[in-house]
Amino acid sequence: MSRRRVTLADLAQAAGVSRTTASLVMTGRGRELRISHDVEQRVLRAADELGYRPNAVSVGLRTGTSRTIGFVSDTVATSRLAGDMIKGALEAARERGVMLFIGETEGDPELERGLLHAMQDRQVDGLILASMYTRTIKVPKDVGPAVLLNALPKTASDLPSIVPDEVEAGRAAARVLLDAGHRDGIYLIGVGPELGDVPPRSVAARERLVGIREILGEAGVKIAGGRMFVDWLPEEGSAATADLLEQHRPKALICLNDRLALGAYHALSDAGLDVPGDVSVVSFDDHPIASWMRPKLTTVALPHYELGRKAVEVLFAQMGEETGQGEIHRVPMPVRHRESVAAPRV
Amino acid sequence: MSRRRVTLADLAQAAGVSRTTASLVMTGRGRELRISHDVEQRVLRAADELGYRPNAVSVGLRTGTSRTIGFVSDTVATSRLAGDMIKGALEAARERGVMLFIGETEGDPELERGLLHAMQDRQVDGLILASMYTRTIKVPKDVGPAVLLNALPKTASDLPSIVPDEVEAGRAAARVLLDAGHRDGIYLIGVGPELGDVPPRSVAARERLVGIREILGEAGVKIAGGRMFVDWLPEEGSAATADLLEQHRPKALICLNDRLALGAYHALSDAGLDVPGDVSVVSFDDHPIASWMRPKLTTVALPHYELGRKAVEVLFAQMGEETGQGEIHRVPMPVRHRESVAAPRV
DNA sequence: CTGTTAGCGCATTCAG
DNA sequence: CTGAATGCGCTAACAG
Repeated sequence: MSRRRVTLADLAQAAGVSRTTASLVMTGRGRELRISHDVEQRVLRAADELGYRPNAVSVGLRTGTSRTIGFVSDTVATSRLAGDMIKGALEAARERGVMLFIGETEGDPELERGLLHAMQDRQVDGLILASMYTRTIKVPKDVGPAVLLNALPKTASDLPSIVPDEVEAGRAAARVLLDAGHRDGIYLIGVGPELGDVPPRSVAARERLVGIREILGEAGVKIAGGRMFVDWLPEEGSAATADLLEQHRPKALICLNDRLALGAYHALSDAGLDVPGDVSVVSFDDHPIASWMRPKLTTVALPHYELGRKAVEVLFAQMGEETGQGEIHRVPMPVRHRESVAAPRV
Repeated sequence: MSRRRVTLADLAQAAGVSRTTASLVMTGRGRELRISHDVEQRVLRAADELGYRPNAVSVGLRTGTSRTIGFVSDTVATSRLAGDMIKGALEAARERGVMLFIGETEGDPELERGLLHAMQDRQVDGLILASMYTRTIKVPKDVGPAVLLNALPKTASDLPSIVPDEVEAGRAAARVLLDAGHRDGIYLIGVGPELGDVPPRSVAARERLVGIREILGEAGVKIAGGRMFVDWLPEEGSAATADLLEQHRPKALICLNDRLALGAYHALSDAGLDVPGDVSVVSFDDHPIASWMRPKLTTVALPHYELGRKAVEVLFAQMGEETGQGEIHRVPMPVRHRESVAAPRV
């Protein structure tokens, strides 16, 4: 039933002017070219009545721009992580009148190539190359304007990166414990106490540990121990904690993420230990479960939404300039103070 | 550095043929028009060497099609729900060589209009109108080909709907309890025992209850009671269960979703009751936490991924036909048998 | 079997 | 201040 789209020609005819004039008015350049106010109003009114909207495809062909950017990630669905990043990107894009293409590569380079091509063929103005968890990636060549989201370039690249500020997060977590009065009996769940004891390829693990060690070290506090696990799943948190409990009496646990913390809660509970009465727990990520756990988990939040926003902001800023600097933008990770940390028992 | 895109004209010139010939070969219609095998090979080789790829924007302008569909939902990020729907839609789209625009309305009709326009202006071939949780929505008029995902039309519409099969899910949950031998002491958490006691506007609540009552009724089993809550949050699950426990000794709980079940676990634990020894628990959604809880929660899964897939399948099927029938496609909700259900104590 | 011609809808010199 | 003409890259009649 919907009648054919109204074109610029229709509009011009309805307003009794040439297509050029109509175009000038609609693109807002009527003013500077001193088109008569009378004519301008006539065109505007006709446009309103006919419901004229420029055909974006045509404009795209003509101008080479599409007011569209592509968001390609290795995985979108697992955990709500990507959801919030996309949401942030989406809102920032909307503020700029830009649409978002979305795609996922599943880590398959072949798929990635196809996806990038499909987007480039559609003349996207820019690309966001996102990763599910922070890591280094091989950046494809000949992508036009682009930013790396939650990822660092494996080899030198002039593409900017947007990543969570993990080492500052590590510092923050350590400070939470220090501020509560903890000085000993602090154990790590997910990584070993030494810098070498981290899951391979996880920049989050490495950087968080750096931050933790820095602050604790400065305060003259020694990390009592740690248990390294690779996948950071709840079961691993349980296992790590249970294992720890066989030999030690920890007063505080720094879990490298919330899933580990969930597991730790279980093991602690099984051992008849109270959180935070007997053992304080601080963690990372602020996964939704963090506020569902009992007691509610104090954790340093991954700023997914902000990361997404920042990505499009940087992308647009960069498109203005001639050449990117390969800057790394670190987005702060706020600590969510909840109920799992208390002063150590005396 | 990346040199200008190679156009059809470039390709034609390189191959020493006219643009038409090049076009015919590239669109694969060289065969039927009996273009000489020799010329065909020449064009193909040149295309390969030059890395020619048709400009999708131009094709779009010419053909009116864009091999792109739009996915607009009221909210994308909250919970990973939408993430999996998008993932399903994405993969089904990719199989068809189609890209996905994404947008969210946040429930704002103004925003929704703008979004739909932006997509239509880009000549999307079809639209998926998605809702975060199953509900009835007012369908905008003059959307072209479209399907409703996780939503039902408020007023009659010829748009097809894709929804989870909630009443069958209700039946399945009831059967899980029946099969385990439960015949009494079955309570509902999230809705009251009567059909009227459901949160307004939640089709999931209403339909799940219908299914539960049907199966239990057929078996001659009476629902012992229930507690209605609107938001189905963990705290509400705790409150409902604690409240219940003051007067009754339930043997089984049907929680209307996993968050409620999480809360119920807490209240049960506080009361010193064992799951599933003292009380069996069955739930809905299969939220990620369901398999992290202890004991692991038996629950009827929301098939997000399948919903997303189905949406694009139906959309494409529908685009073939002349007119939609407003059919409702119900996607099965599989039950995940885990550890929270056992035979009742004798 | 292949090349010529004509738009798709729009923005943009260039003349009036 | 406004209109006629041109081309973005491609497909599709229509001749040769």
